[in-house]
Amino acid sequence: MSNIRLAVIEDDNIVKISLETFFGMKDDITMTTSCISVEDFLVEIQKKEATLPNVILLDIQLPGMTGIEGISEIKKYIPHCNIIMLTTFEDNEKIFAALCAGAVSYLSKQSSLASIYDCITTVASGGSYMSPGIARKVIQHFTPTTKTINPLTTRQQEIVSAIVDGLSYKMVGDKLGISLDTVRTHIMQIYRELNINSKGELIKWALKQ
Amino acid sequence: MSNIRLAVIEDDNIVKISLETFFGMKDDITMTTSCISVEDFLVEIQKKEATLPNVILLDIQLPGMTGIEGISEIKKYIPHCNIIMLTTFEDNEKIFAALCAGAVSYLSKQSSLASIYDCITTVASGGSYMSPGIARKVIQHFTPTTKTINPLTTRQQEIVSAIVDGLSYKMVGDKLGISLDTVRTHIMQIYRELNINSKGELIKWALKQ
DNA sequence: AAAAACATCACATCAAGATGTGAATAATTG
DNA sequence: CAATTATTCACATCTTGATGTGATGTTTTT
Repeated sequence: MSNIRLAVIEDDNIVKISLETFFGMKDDITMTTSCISVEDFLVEIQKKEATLPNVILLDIQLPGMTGIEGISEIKKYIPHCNIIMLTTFEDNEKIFAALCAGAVSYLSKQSSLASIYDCITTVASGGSYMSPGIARKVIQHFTPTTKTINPLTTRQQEIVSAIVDGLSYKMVGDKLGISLDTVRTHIMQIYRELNINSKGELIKWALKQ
Repeated sequence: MSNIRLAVIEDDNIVKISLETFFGMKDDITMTTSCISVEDFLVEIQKKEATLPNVILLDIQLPGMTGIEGISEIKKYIPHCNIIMLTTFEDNEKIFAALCAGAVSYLSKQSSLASIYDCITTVASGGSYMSPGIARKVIQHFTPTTKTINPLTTRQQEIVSAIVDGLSYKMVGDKLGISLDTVRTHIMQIYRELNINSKGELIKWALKQ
C-alpha cells in the first residue's frame, strides 16, 4: 500500500543514511525527505513538488533548532503528521517537553531498526510506541508518588485554604471565628515552615499540592 | 534465573488457565498465585508460606472489587510489585484511573501471549509497555489541545509572569525598567480584563494557563 | 486622518499584608 | 512530670497592594 510517507531529520550522517536505506527498502514505506536539520526540512517541504510525510523521525540534538523546538515549527506546516522522537537522552524534561509539543512517540537511539520500524507502522495506524524505560517514566508521571504529606496542621490548612479561596486575613478570621491577629500569627508560622514570605508564594505552594 | 514471580488475577477461567499454563512453562517465570478475585488474592498472600509476586497480571472486570480498586489494596501488602492491567476496555477514564492508582502497564486483552510475555519481562526489568492504542491516549494527555489563547498583551504577560515569580510591584518595575505607577496601571488594566481584583486571583489565573 | 488600543508616568488615599515582640492556654509527646 | 507543639490574642510598625483620576506619547486599526 505504501501509505506511509516517511521523513528523517538526523544530523549524524551515518545514522541518517542507515535509516534512509533501511526504510527506503520497505514496501510499505516511501521515503520523502531526509535532512540534517529542521531548517533544511522546512525549506524542502515548501518546494512545490514536495510530498509531505505523515511520519517523521526526528532527532533531538540537531544543529540550529533543536528537535523539540522543531516539533511546533513542523506542525505549522504539517499539523497531522506523526512525529517520532529519536534520541539518546532519556531525561524527564526532554521527554515531557517533546510530548507536550506534540510528538507521538519517543524512542531511544538504542532501539533496533526493527523496533523503529514497528514504531513507524504503529504510529501510522494511529497508535503509539515508547521505549520501555521511557514508557515507565511517562507512566510514573501519573502515579502520585509525590506523596508530599502536607506538613501543616489542620488549622493551618484551613487558613491556607481560605486564603487560596481569595479571602482577606480579616475574612479568614471571621470565617474561622478567630481574631485578625491570630490569623496573622498562623500565617507567619506557615511562612516559616514553608520557607516563603508572601501570600503569592503561599498560593503557588497550595496550588501545587 | 527465574527472578520473575508472577501472579494472575482473572475471573475468566479459560483465560486464567491459559495464562497460567503458558507462563508457568517459561524458564524465567515462577507462577506464585492465580486467583479469580482481588479478595481471594489478598487472602492467599497472607498465608505464611506464600511467595509474594513481583509482577501481577490484573484484570479490570472482576467479581467483587474491581481491578482498579484492587491496585491500591494490593499495594498495601506488596508496595513495589509491578501491576499490569489486562483489559478489554480502552476508555480513557479506566486507563488513567489505573495508571494513577499505580499500574505500570496497560494491555489490551487482544494482545498475544507473546506480547504479554514481552510486557512481563519488560516491567520486571524496570520498564513499561502499553498497547499502541493505549499509549497514544496516554500521550495525548500531554498535548495541550486546550489552546486557551491568553487575552493579555505582551507587556501584560511580562508583568503577570514577574508577579507570579514572586516579585513585588516595585521589583517588577525595576526588572522591566518602568515606574512603580506604570506597573500599577498595568495591573489595574489586567484586573479589569480578567474580572478579578486581587493578586491572589491573578496568580491562580496564571497558574491555570 | 480619526479612533482605538497600548504603554508610560504622577499624585493621592485607604486597605491589606508582612514582621517583630510578647504572652497565655490546652494538648501532646518524650 | 517537663518539654514541645498547637492555638489563641494584642500592640506596633512598615511595606505592599488596590483603586481613582488625570495625562502624554506611540502604534495599530478602521
